[in-house]
Amino acid sequence: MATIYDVAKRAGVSITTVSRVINNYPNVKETTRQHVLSVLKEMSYIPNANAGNLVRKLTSTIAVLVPDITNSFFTTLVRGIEDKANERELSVILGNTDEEAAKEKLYINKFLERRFDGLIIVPVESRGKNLKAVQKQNLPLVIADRDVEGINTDFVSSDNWLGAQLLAQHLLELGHRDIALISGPLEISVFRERAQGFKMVLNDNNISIQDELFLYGPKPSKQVGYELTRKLLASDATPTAIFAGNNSLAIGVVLALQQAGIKVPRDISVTCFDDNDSSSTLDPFFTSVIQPAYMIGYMAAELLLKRLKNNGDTNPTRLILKPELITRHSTASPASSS
Amino acid sequence: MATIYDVAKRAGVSITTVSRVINNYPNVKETTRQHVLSVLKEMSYIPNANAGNLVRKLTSTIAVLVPDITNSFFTTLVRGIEDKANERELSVILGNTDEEAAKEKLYINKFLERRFDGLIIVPVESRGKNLKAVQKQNLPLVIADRDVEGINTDFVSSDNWLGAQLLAQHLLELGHRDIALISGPLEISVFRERAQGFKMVLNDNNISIQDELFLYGPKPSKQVGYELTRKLLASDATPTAIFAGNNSLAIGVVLALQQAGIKVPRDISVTCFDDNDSSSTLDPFFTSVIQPAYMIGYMAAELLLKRLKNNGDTNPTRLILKPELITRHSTASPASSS
DNA sequence: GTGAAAGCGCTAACAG
DNA sequence: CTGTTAGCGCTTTCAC
Repeated sequence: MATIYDVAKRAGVSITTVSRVINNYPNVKETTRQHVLSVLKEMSYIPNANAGNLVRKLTSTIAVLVPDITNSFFTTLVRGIEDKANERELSVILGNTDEEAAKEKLYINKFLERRFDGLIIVPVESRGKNLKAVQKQNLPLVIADRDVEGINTDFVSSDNWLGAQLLAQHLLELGHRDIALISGPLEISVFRERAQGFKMVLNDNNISIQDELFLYGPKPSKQVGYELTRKLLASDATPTAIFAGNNSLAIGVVLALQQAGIKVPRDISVTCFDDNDSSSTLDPFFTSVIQPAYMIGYMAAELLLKRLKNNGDTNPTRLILKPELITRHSTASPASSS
Repeated sequence: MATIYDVAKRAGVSITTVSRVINNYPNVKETTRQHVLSVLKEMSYIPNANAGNLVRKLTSTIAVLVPDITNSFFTTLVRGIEDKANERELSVILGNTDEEAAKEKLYINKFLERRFDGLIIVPVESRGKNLKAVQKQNLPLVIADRDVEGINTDFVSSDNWLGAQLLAQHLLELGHRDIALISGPLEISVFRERAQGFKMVLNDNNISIQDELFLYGPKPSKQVGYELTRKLLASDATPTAIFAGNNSLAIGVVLALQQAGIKVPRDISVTCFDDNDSSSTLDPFFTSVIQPAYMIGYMAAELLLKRLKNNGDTNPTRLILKPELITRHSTASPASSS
């Protein structure tokens, strides 16, 4: 592959001049520029980013790490990040941690080695071990969606308590009293907060908490939603509604119900957080609390950019956006309440 | 961030020795090694990959480009690549082209600049313009799934003609004669081949081809599947079955049918290529031709690795794997055939 | 076993 | 406007 030296020699100028042309510096005579440009093209020159990054000490790219690349909540969030980053000519590089702390650690290490300019992460490892390593290297860091205690940095999320409360109130208003919770692990902040908001509403309405109705799995996935629902159905609990911790869990829930011959919402109502994907734009089904995924990503990128500009020394900002309840076709009054 | 010089100074050795320890070279006295190791840890040293890549002229990472990161066919394929790559300690970096040639071009450029060791791509731009640029730089290249004429390199896919024929035969055996095709663009090899295989079977069975039953959209997406199906329903064609070009299109097809009050498979049968996602493991619905997505990725990585080892000078290999017809619940005999 | 020195391809002062 | 020079942080001969 051609280097800047090859180009310089062929064009009969110094490498500095070539560099100036490549980087669009103004102080080059127009004829020289045109000539160099043509040689550049002729030789199919492609700059070596490793060399450039090394001397510049900047890579012009930020890294993004999300737990589940197949979940539209996260892909939408990433798109928000990309759009903001592209406004400033920054590339974004994406990693999928698969809800596994070990993968998260590996990715973080790779990112550190490559000296990316910053990291936006929806964390998996909730005790902050992985993120401490990031901060130790002074890599500008923004956390999105899931809070991690002990890590003091910019944070963007939505109001999970409020969202859970909206969902719970909606179900109560429909007449439900026995509501099950199918949730991800309580170590992850959003599931903890949603469970808390939910129980708070039950308490406020003097509805006794039945522990056997609250099921927590290791991951917020379809698979787990399915398994937990099977377990719920096998128990002698008799919920008239199910509150799923997120969109993926909700799909698992509905599949398990379908398989058991239980109709939604006729026999049981189902609600959840977040939309499922573009198909739901066409055939919206779930009554759910929609978080502003795109905006969370967009704002996270904005905070990171600000941090990059100020050389890192900004006070940590916490941004909590408002979610919104969208009532659709997966909820109805309980059959027995009539 | 600590450099190798900082570590060397603190440890009282030369940078060469530090480098040897970092890279696990054998010729270092054990006590020296231990000492350097402890200093490395103490200083939280993280090697600068840009510097390393620059001198090594290798990055130990391969790039992967797929058209739709939300489609489980591609995520499964990518997992196959990752597994094979990880066997050889290679990282993989993933890009999502969103079925857009322009994005593909941007990604390819970034990858070239970063001097990755190789590229595995499911191409979008079907005239080979983007890939020519790759070959001009001598970047080891493997094409997966979609063929691109004019680009002579390793290629792994599955037998799309055969798959389409299996699907068509299945429908014919059920008694269908008026079968619609909802497809992605013919510029993309797999859709071209599937359409050909399908029509071939119709011809072989003396079924006249009704052009109004064949609809091609710009992208193989849910959205497009939905829109084409609406168009089909609005026309005066009366198919008893629909052959969707891939899994995403199929979802759009079913949504449009649902919305029109048409039941699958009672009123109309639907088949497609590929599975939809993990949810279909729980509740398999579509009768479809399943391509060995994981194996396609795995073999693609294997070919790339071979090419890397042999310094690029291997003869191009073409690997066409067998797909499999899985009969499930979206197909039945036409109502009118009774 | 260990170190000195050259150089990967590029940018950024500094001169002119 | 243009060129010379000194690194960026690391690996890799080549000596000792």
